[in-house]
Amino acid sequence: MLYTKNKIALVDCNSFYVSCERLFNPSIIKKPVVVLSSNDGCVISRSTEAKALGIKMGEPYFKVEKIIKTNDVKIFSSNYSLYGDISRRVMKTLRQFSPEIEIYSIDEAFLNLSLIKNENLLEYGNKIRKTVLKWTGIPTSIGIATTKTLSKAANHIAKKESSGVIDLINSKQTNQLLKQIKISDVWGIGRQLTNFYIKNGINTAYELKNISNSWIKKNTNVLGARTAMELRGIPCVSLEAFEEKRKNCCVSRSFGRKVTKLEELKESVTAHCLNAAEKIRNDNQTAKKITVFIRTSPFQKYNNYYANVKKIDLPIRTNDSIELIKQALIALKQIYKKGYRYQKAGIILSSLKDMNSYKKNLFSKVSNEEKRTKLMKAIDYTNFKYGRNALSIAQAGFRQKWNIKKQHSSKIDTACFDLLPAVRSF
DNA sequence: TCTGGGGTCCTAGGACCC
DNA sequence: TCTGGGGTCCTAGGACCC
Repeated sequence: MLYTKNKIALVDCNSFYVSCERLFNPSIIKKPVVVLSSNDGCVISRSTEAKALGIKMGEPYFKVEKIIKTNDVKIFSSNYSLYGDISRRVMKTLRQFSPEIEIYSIDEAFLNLSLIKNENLLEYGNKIRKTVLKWTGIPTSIGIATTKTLSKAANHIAKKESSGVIDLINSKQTNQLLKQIKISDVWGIGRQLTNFYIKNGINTAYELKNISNSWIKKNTNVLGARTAMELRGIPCVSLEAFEEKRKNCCVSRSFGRKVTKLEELKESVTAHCLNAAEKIRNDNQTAKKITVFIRTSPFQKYNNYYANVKKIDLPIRTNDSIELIKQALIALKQIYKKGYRYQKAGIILSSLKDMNSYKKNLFSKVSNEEKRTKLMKAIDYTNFKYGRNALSIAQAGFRQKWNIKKQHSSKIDTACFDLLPAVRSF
């Protein structure tokens, strides 16, 4: 058969954050490199060389510190504005290759390749890789198949074998490849399902593919059944080319050191509210609910663990920073308990809706509503122009002693002219 | 000593209605 | 004493994703 209806490519950037750092720092090419999460807590991106040293994804830094030091592994604190910027360039490049693309995460996208002839798919995949590398400097891997789950699986193999592109549509070895994929590596199968499947003797993607659907439905849920169907080549998860607005907005951070005082928790919750409110204003949304949560470290077994959340239904739908902060601080006061060493605080704005569907509340308690809206616009504009937090409010704290650790930043900011690396001619 | 952050979807169970 | 049955909507918590 020459023509297949459903052809999906998953393009995934290789070691994305590491690759971004390498763009501006050629000296770390072909060297072991890792990027650390916020607070320099965990390893969240590894170069091939770092993987080969046995450094695992998500592992806390202090556990791999020894390997890192003895092998001279280069480390970077994460720089999300840089990664976001490079990501946009990659996605823009990918758009040239398909009328329909779903940006699935910061470093991957599904492309609809249904218009490409079967016999040309592999070549097309290679062309995509070459172009992205040439235009953005980012290496990618591509999996092509008839369903999203299969394209994920193909991508997994492509990455492992560093062959670049795996096309399952023309392959006669699909089953052979699925046998190589551990059940835990199948898209949609996490820790719980992995345990369950292994207990029942299902260890690979191939074995899951061949289990009866009724058994899966009975013992898991619709999602479990969907995954198995997709492995059989029956599309159950469609390509979502239209980007929906977010339904919740969460901002949270671990502290750079443990925090005990209510005053400091207030500062961080205030700062998180400012960030979250700016985000939803940017999307033209308003919130109807706000949740505040605080917790001590779940890893310190000998200290009392305490975690609590408080959700408040706002009197009126809003995206006004000051109103949101007011409510958040009320919630915080209710859950704060003295005598604990807090590790993290955060807020969630939920029941988000578009501004357009916003109706004025007759009993609105926010006075000077229009003035406030103008104030928020002025703050957003100033922060956009002069850098984040150019304007803040006093409650967010000026010193922010609790703020995060970031000791290994590359300090590259593609959005800030002064921080761009200089090219000199001699 | 030191363990990220931001999302989505599904499901069971409660509240409520007639 | 004995107290239905069926429907909707909402929410908290779990599982999963990157």
